[in-house]
Amino acid sequence: MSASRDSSGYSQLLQAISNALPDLRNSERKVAETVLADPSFALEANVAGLARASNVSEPTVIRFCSALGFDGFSSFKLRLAQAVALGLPISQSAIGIDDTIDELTAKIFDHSINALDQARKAMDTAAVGAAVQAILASREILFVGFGASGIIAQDAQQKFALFGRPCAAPIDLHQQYIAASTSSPDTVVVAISNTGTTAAVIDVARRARERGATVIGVTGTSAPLLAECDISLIVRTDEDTDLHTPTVSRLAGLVLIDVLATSVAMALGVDHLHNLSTMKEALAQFRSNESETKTDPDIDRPAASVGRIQEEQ
Amino acid sequence: MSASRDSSGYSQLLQAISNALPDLRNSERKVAETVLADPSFALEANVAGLARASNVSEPTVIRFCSALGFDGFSSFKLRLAQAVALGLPISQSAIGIDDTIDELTAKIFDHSINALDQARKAMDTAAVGAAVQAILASREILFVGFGASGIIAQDAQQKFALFGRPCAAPIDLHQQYIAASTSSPDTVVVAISNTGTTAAVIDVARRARERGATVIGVTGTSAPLLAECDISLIVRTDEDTDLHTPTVSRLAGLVLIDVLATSVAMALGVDHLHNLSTMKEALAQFRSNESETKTDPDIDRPAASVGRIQEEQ
DNA sequence: CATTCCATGTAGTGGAATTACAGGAGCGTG
DNA sequence: CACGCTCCTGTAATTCCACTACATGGAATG
Repeated sequence: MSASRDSSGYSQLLQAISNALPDLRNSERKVAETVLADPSFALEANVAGLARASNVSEPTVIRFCSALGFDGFSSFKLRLAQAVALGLPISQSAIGIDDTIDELTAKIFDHSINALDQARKAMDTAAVGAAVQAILASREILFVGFGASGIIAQDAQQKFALFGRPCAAPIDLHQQYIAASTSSPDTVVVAISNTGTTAAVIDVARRARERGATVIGVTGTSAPLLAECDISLIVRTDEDTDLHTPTVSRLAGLVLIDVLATSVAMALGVDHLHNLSTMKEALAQFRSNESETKTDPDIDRPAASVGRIQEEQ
Repeated sequence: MSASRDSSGYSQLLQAISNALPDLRNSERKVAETVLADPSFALEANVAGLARASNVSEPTVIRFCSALGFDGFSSFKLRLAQAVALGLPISQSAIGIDDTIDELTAKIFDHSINALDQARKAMDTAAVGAAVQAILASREILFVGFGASGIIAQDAQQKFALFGRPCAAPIDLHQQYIAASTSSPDTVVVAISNTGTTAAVIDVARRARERGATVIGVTGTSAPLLAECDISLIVRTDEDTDLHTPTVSRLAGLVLIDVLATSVAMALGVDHLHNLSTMKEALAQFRSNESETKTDPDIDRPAASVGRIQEEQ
């Protein structure tokens, strides 16, 4: 298996090395193990150093790189650098009971970054474009979902409400179904379910479609829900392998919402901007002007204090 | 100014080059501009190639690297590779009206990844540890916040509810205040506000503290809210520079919640695990078993279909 | 037991990064 | 306005490092 399939996220390199272990020659495997044991050491090292650390000769290091599908040591190192920048995915560095807070923090951030890296590589931008068009053509938007996907729905509702068209994300199952039942061909329904198998969401999608609404499905994988949808947005992330793996699909889903919202904002253009900033300025009144506000929140970040518009909408 | 301050996120490299522009010599600046114009070209190139592309001599390229604080060309290229892996932050590649969906998607994902990269570098793990201890010692947890921060509160509530202790995240302002007013020394209140200036959140924090509760403040910068808190968690991300910049602080906040939840789960240990998996299995009943479920959602991902526990809680 | 093939190390080579040095442009000063 | 100094910037030489050709040793197989 070649490790240089660039479509599969920079972070997959270490995983690819692990997978390739059985196919490698004995001494090449020593190199692989040295790299896996301490990727950042391998980054600093040159061929000679990595050879010494692995107790093999220099050509073996080169052969190791070739075996993985790289042109040479340098190109291997570049890819390794990218993998290290993103951090190790959970699959590569499992979370353990005895991890310190530092380790745990690093691992979870790394894993989250990796998930977004994967999602961005796998995103179907044509479908995103279709979704944007559908939203632009709509008169009202309904977001539905439960659990973690419900959080995404709430977030989406907050963002799209700024565009000034009716926009709902009921939490209650019945309300979701009612909203779907009163939808029209002018409605866009965004049905969110990471599994794509949540029965209630499928029901809502089907109901809305019967009413002529355009249904956009957001799932983590190709799933039954998408059969009930006009547009399929698949947000592919690592599987959540065990109970304690943080739920990264949710993050990728939120970024997708950002993409949609930003695209719509761009399409709406400049005149819409004015309304938006007026509204955001109005929100500023909810901020504190108390006496203990002596410590300017931005005192340590001079660049930010000019014309900054906060996001706490 | 040295660009090799490793504490400041891999992605800061291009920003650092931009900042260094005025301090560079004329011909070095040409190199800098070539790199900024097309970072991925610079990645593939060697000294000669980069020199030719910049219309300067090879030593000038080396001097450029030295001027930025690197040992040489190779170490510069490694850092550049890492910056490219993370993608360009918005500050480096602004979103424009004429961006295609592809470009927009790439930019927003890149920007989000960058934000998490920054946040992970800036995270105060000692404070995280203190927060985990406080939560473990508590009998009930209250999450408060509005807008985007309210989304984080909802998400946190979903996660911490799994630990089997009373756990609330009222949306309603009055309910938040009431909950704070009925809190006790056994309560942990997590007050979330990206600006750290939201008056209502500050009020709630103060009220809870008067009642003896332990208050954990989550903000995006050092802010007035933290004065009312026992433990300060600052989730530092890029400022959201303009209206159409996606709100990344929210993502980093969610990852912080993941860190807290995972840490608590680890501390609770194995016996807690059993309850958790029982509960998750019970949730499976909400999934569809319909006839059109012919297309197995996991059909294209064999590894995932074994004993997978879904996250749609 | 012999032979062949494959893995791995040794030694050498080519190329790339780096350094030493010299020419030249710009600027300040007499 | 001219002279000289300083600081760039390119040329040429050097050193280091990745990579290749080849040889040796061991394992597997007949």
